[in-house]
Amino acid sequence: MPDMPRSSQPLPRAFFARPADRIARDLLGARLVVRDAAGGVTRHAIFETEAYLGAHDLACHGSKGMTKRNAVMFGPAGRWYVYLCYGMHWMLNVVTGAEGVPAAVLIRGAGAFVGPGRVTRGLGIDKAFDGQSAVRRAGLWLEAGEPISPRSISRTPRIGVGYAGEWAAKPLRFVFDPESLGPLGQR
DNA sequence: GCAGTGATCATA
DNA sequence: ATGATCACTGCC
Repeated sequence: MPDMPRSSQPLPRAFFARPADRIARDLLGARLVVRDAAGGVTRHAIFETEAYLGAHDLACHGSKGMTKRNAVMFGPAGRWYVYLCYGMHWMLNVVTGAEGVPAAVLIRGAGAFVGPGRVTRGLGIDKAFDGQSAVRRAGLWLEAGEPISPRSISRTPRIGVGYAGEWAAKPLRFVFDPESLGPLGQR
């Protein structure tokens, strides 16, 4: 990975051109930055993520091949992949890895927002962000945060992917425990 | 514990 | 055209 940029700069595209599990871990403590309609900017520390590794990962949307919904995942790293789940909840992901490989990291918790649907509802994120760049200071981007201790990171299986066979059990959910949310960081 | 919710996708 | 599915949430 290249040197971390100044924290007021977006994380660069090279940050995202790496394996999704590594990025999911590295995004803990990073900031999700939102610019609202009036031009005001707010920053939200990321504390929960999940990695979706590619076509071989049966929990990953990309494992079923490219569709209209998931096409962004197959594109270059550093773009947002946003989709609707259960008819009401927008899920916010950032595309990772090499172009052509459908991998991404789901942002499940940031700032005051616990849970992926609450992050998007709280920040007003919807389909309009799907396919947009996550590495420019436009409407929504990511910045480095304070370094965090590896000891404050827990890993668990991903939530809600029980259909994915052996992939359901892999520890690809990452939780930052500031102190004592519990060893597994259960929500 | 489970209903709500509606776009998306496979099947036809 | 139709039916199943779904990386969730909120209230019972």
